[in-house]
Amino acid sequence: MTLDRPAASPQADNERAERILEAARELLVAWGYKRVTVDEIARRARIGKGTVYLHWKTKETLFTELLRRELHVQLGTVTAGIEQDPSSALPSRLVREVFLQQARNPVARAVHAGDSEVLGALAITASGLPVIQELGFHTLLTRLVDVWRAHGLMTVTASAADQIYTIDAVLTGFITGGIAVPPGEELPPDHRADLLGHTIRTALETSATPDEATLHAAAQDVLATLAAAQDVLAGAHPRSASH
Amino acid sequence: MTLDRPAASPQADNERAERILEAARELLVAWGYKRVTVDEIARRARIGKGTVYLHWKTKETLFTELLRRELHVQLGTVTAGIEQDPSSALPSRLVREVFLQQARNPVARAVHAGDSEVLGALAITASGLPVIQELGFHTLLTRLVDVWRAHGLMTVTASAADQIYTIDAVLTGFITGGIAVPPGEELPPDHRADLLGHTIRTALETSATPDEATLHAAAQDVLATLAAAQDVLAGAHPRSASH
DNA sequence: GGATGACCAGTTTCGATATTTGGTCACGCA
DNA sequence: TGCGTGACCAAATATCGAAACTGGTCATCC
Repeated sequence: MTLDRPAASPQADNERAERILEAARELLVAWGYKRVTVDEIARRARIGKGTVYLHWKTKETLFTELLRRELHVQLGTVTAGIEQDPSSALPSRLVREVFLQQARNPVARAVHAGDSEVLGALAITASGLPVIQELGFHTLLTRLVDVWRAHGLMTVTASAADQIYTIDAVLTGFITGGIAVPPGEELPPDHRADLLGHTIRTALETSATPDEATLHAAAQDVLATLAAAQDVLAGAHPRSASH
Repeated sequence: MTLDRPAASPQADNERAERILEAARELLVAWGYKRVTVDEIARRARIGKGTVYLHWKTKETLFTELLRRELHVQLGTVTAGIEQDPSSALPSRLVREVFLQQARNPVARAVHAGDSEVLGALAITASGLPVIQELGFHTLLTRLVDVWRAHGLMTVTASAADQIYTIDAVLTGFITGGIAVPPGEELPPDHRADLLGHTIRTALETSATPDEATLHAAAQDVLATLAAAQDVLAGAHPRSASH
């Protein structure tokens, strides 16, 4: 049943992996991890099922990479925003951006919300931690808080641990959207993002507006921290890495 | 199998209802709504099963009243705090207190968190709303924000709706505790309550410290609002109300 | 006449069976 | 010769009728 046979060149191989990931992504959003079958992924990618296993050892590693990439892209967008405007590196602005990403991207939302309806068994990793933590989000947040404090963008009256916890809790609350929100009265995502930004800013940032130089220096460090996090996230496939 | 027969006086009747509710409460916390049987409740309250139905029409109404009472008691504690110290009526202080209540009381926590593991079918009411909303929490919050704004304890630069949403989201986030918190590093409830209070204060309260008179007047209105909410919550049993 | 537990209908649980699905690998095609 | 494939297998999951349980009632008894 082989109608077309693309050359097995490295780039064709790579393009095929992308097709598989894209098919997996569509199905994940539409059906949720549990309902998605490897057969269906293969069908959508117009390849045989065995070929999927040429790229990933298991269904789980395939989807884990998908989530990793999603976070990677998200951090890339945040990076781009800071490169265009250094003030985007401010705590409130960065958290705001993460929220917006999550609001616009169903996979990112599932990861941040730990939505087991979508993520299924992936919601909690083998080590008993939520995916978002396994993906290094907490580590990244810790490093960012250090940078922000070092550059005087955040108060140092509270401990770093307290500030990390605060950001985490507030962001989670805004993502969850609160329990008692009456239906039909939801605020638009952009507006909610503004409220989140305002909350983070007043709770954690220093009141004085930072001068240009400080902001620029801080932005550089934030960019470096994001790049480092992206590197970790970029870890190669378990399979194609070996050859 | 009737060994003792207490007189069927009104107060004995009332005391019996309390015993049933207490038994139901213990079982709810230990087993969750779904696993609790009316038989077991009756056994713990040392009465026959039919007697439970002399007090409540269904298992559901029994537990609904239990949750109503829990909220009622919680508001009572908040009220007592304000009566002792008017500054407890400040937004940050009041929200802080609600958080602490919830942290200390498993039933309150389940209600605030919408924990279906504990609440089972009760988590979402017939009207499709979470219990916490059915119990009027959102209405109460709306009224409180109005009072706070009227007395100048809260900024009026943002809309009331935005402030309600912010309180709701932040409180929910702190209750949920954030997704990415590494195990073993949880902060103690009192400390988390302080961080929550700080967040609410900086995000929503006016910066100037209110004078004694303003605070006192506001506290009176807050107390009235709480009392009104308690009245709604105090609605009599479906059964014993009729005779 | 208030309290009770045997009783009933509707629901949940159970478990044996049938189906599906993740993962492998011998084969075929280029 | 080796990449790609789909038939194949064991394990997981869905199915479905039977058995057990539970919410709610009410005839009976104190």
